[in-house]
Amino acid sequence: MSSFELLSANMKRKIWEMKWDSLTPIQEKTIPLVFHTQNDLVISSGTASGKTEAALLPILSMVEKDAMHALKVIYVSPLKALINNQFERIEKICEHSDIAIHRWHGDVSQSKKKRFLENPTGILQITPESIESMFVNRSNLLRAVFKDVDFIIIDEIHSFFDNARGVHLRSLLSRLAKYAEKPPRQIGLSATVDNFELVKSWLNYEQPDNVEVLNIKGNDKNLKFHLMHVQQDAPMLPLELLMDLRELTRDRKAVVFCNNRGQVEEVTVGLNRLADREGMGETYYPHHSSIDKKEREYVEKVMTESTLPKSVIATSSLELGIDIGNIEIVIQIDSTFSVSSLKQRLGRSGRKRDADQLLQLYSTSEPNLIQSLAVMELVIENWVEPSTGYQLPFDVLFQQLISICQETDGVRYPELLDNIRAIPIFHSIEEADVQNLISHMINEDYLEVIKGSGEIIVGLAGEKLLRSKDFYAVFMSSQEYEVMENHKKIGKLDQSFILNEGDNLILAGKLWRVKDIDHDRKKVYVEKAVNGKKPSYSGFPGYIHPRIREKMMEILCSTDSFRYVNDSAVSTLNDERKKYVFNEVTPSERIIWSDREEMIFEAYTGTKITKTLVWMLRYYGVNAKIKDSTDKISFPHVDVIQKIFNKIKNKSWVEADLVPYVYEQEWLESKYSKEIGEELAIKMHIANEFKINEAVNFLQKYELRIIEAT
DNA sequence: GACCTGCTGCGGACTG
Repeated sequence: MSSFELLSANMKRKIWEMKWDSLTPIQEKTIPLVFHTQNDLVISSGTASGKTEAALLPILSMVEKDAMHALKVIYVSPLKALINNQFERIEKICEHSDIAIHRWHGDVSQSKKKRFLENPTGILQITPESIESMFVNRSNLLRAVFKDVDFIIIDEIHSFFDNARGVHLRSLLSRLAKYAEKPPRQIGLSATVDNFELVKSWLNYEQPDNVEVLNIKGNDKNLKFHLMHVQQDAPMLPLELLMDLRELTRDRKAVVFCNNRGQVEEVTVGLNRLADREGMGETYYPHHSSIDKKEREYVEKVMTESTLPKSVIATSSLELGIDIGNIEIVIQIDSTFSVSSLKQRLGRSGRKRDADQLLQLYSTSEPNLIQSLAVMELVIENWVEPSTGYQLPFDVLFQQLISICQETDGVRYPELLDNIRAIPIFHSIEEADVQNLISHMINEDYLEVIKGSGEIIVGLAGEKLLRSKDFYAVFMSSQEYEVMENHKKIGKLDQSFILNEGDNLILAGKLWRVKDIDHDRKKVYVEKAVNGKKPSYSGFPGYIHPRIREKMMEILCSTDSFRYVNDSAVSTLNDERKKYVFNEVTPSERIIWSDREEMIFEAYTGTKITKTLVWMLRYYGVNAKIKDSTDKISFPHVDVIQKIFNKIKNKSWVEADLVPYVYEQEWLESKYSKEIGEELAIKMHIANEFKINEAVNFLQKYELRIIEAT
C-alpha cells in the first residue's frame, strides 16, 4: 500500500483539496514508519520539505476518532511565534475531522487555558515553560489532562540538544510520561542533525535503538554564493558596503543577518536612507529581541504578505522557522560563529520550487574574512558541528527539585530520590551529588523537611523563586530598560548602554531623542528625532568549534584561491598570508610570535581548548590571557616557553590543578549557578569548560614554533 | 567580543 493510501479518508480529502501533486520524499518515508512501527522518530530535512505534515498526517489518521474525547497529541515548540504559525496550518489539516487544537503559551488568555482544562481533547501546542507552569500551578489536573496522550511532537528539536533548556524539556517530558497510561511515542522535527548517538539517547535514553533517525539531505537546490570584503576602518559601516547591499536588495526580497542588535539598527537606518533618496517608501525593517513584540509581528506579517521587494534586517531572531514568506536572497554581514548557524540561515531562502538559493557574504575585517572563508568552506564540505549535550545540569536539577516538591505537595526523601532517578536526563549526576544538592537546598531554605512526617516541601527561599514569574524558564535573561514613546512600547535598551536626557539613539529602525529617564521603573521616554547612534547590548561571548579555527589556519598556510570572492578579498587574503608564506608555516604548526616584551600564541583551535591552555599556562606561572576576537593567547615574554609547553604536555593533570587559576569573571554562569553551592558550581564548570585531554592532544598534534619579530 | 528562547495568580478598576 502506498503512503497516501495509508492515510484516513479525512486526511486524503484534505490533501486533494490542498491540490498537492504528490507527497514529499520525507512524507513518503515517514508515513509508513508511523503506521507500521512503534519507533520514536527524528525527522530531519531542509526547510519547506513538509516535515510537520509528514508527522501530522499519519498521526491524525491514527488518533482522529479518539481525539474528540481525549488529548492525544502534544506539540512542543521552542517559540511562541512558531506555535502561532503552525496553529493555522494544523487547523487547516484538521478541518474535516473536528479535532480540536489548543494553544497554550504566555500570550494565551487564562480563559482559553481554563476552557482547555475543562475539556482536554485533540492537540495541545505548548512551550517547555508552559509545561512547567502546568506542573507548578495545575498539579491536581495532570493525570486527567495527560492520561490518553499517544504522541509528543517536538519541533526544531535540534535547538534543545546542547543547552539547559533542552535538559529542562527532557525532565518535564519524563515527568509527564508518568501520567500517561502508556508511554507516548516521540517524534522530533529537525534541521540537519549530526551525532545520531546523542540524538537517539536524548530522545529515548532507555531504548535508544527504538529511535529511528530519518535524515534526508537531498537538497536539489542550486546554491549560488559570493563573498565581498570591504575593510571597515571607522566605527560606522563603510558606505560602499551599504550601497552594494542596496543594489542587491533593490528588486529582491532579502533577509540580512547581522551578528549584533546594534548593527541591525545601523544597517536598517542606512538602507532606508538610501532607498529614501530613490523616492522609495519604507523598505527595510529591523527584527531582533529588543524590539517590541508587536512591531516584530508587524514586520513578519509585512514580509509574508508583501509582494514588493522588502527586506528584513535581523539577528538570529529569524534563524528558526518563523514564516517570513519567500525569500530570494540571504545576506550575512561578517562571519557567523558556527557552521550550523550559517546553514540554518541559508535555509531561509529558495522556498519557491526550482528557485536557486542565493547567499551573499560580507566581511569587514581581516580575521573576519578568514573566518568567513573557513565557515563557507565547511558548509561546502557539508560539515556541521556535532551536538555535545549539556553536562552535569545541577542548575536544572535545582529548579526541578523545587518543581517536583510543589507538584507532589510534599514527598519523602527516598521517593524524591526515586523521582530523580526516573528522569534519565539526570543520569550523569551521581547519587551522592543529588543528595549533596538536596542537603544544600534544605540548609539554604529552598526546601524544608516537615517535622514528624519527614516529608520534603518547598521552603521559604524556594517559595520566593517559585512565586515569581521568572521561575518557569531555566535560561538567564538580562535587565533592560523599556523604551516608550508616550504610551507606545518601542523596545528595550541594555542597562550598560547609559544614556542621558537629550541623547539620540536608533531603535526599531527609527531615530529618537531621550526626553526622560525613570530609573526606578526602568523606563526611557523618547520622542522622534532626525539622527541617532546605534545602541549596544552586552552578552556572553560564545564558543567556536575547533574545526573552524583549524580551517582558518589551513587557509592561511595555503596558496589556494577562492573563485567566489571579490578583488579586495583576494588582496587582503594575500596580505594576511604573507607572514606564514615567508616563514614557510604549515598547517601542522602553531606559531608563537615573539618580541622583547610580549609573546602571542596563535592556537587556532576551539574556544574551550584555548581557555584551558590559558589556565594551564597560569599553573606554570605564565600570566596568560586571551587577547582578541581570534582567540589569540598573549603573555609577557618567557624564554623557556617551549619547556613550559612540554611540561603541560607531559603532566598528568587532575581537574583540581586548574581550579585556582580560573579568574572570577571566567567562571561558568547560568541562571542558578549561584544557588547550587560552590562545590557543585565548580563541578559544572569543570564538566562544561575544562578540555584537559583535548588541550594535551592539541599540544601533541601540533608543533609549536617561536618566530621572533624582525 | 555574540545571539536567541520563556512567564502566574490575584486584586482592583472599568466596561457593556
